[in-house]
Amino acid sequence: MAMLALQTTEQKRSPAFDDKRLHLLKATAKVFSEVGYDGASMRRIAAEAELSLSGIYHYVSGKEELLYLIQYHTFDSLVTSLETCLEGVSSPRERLATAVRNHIRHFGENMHELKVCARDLETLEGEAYEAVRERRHAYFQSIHQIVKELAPPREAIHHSWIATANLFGMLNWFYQWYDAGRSKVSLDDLAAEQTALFLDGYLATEDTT
Amino acid sequence: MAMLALQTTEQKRSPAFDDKRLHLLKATAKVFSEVGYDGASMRRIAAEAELSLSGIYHYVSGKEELLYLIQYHTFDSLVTSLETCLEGVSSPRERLATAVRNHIRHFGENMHELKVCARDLETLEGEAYEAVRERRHAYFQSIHQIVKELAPPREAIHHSWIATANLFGMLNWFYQWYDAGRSKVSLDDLAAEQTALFLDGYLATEDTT
DNA sequence: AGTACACTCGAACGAACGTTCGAACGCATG
DNA sequence: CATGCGTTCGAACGTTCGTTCGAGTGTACT
Repeated sequence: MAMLALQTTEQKRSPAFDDKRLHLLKATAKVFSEVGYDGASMRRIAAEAELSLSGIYHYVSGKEELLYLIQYHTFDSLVTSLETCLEGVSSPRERLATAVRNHIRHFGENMHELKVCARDLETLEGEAYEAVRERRHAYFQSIHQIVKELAPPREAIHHSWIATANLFGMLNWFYQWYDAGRSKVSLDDLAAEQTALFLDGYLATEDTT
Repeated sequence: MAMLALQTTEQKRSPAFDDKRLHLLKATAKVFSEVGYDGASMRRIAAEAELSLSGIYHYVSGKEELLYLIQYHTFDSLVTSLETCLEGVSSPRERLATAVRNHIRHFGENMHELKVCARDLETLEGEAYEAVRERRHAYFQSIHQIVKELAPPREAIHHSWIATANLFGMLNWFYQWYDAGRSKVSLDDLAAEQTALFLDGYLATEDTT
């Protein structure tokens, strides 16, 4: 409800302040991913961040801003790292493979943040929600553009938008089953499999790598 | 924490009692899907179900049982309807198409329950969690079996389990973007597209329907 | 009429919640 | 030493939470 100071309007702080705030956000993402935004108490976040309850409010304005900062930063760094990864890659297939690899790597290494973005995407309201939504849309459009630049598909799959949405389903759902510590398949191998599955399907018999 | 009376141990009740309880579960699923399990208050559920706050406790033992009943019933009816749909269908491709259609239809018509199952899958604990998990596993294994019975895939996609997990990602993620009222594509058309996408990929050029 | 039972509800309980406040602390700079 | 500021914290605030309790319905059977 309360207005949130967006990142662009924040005052500059000392590097030490930013470091501690980042540490707080990491701890918060862990708690949010474990019990959800509503299920998480500021007291548990404080314990995870090794701060006192009231100490949190020195770094953020409240619980809502914690969620906002995590979500905004996650989508924003996704967009940024995607642009970097795609530089110099021109083959449509390779561009998609690169994008998928970037996505999976990013989330494999920040699983907590992915969970927070997936579970509590609709929790924010007002201008904070819109700010996150803008970054999210920018990322979606980037991936969608890559899909559209692939060779035009057959008639039965005419909606590149739906195909992109399903691609995101594949990529985002893996937080429900992937266990970084226990899984035998590496993140890059998984990304390669998902790329091949999306492009050529499960029944493809010829090798296209 | 508290022990939940599982469905098999429930006493038999009058049909009128079951009807009202079902109405309560529907209302609860709507609220849970809108604001999540933790974000939902019993007072809001009562308002949605047109009951008093304390009236809820005449039909269920508490908030936890509401979540349990919704999740268990959802997965259980998925398993049951899948078995019915598959009767007499022998072609592997057609069996997959049937399963996808059943899944998408079921969730398109019960979007609230899907959201509750996706968002708050890890909320329950103890024997209630295990009971839901058993039904969920049974459903996963049914779909996995259908995938395995497809022609053996090329080497690069050797993990039928991962392919199945990605298929579930496509199928389940659509609650994040599909708007039943506004979307131009019907549920059955969507299911057909998802089946084709999974089997032959986005780049397939020949018609295989 | 009287009893039993299913059902509904208002009022209240203790607990936990997010947030606030003012007093401390450490440590620079005058 | 004294002043100011960034930082941390314990204690408390008011609110909302899930749940309980007992009294109040209406209805069916004796």
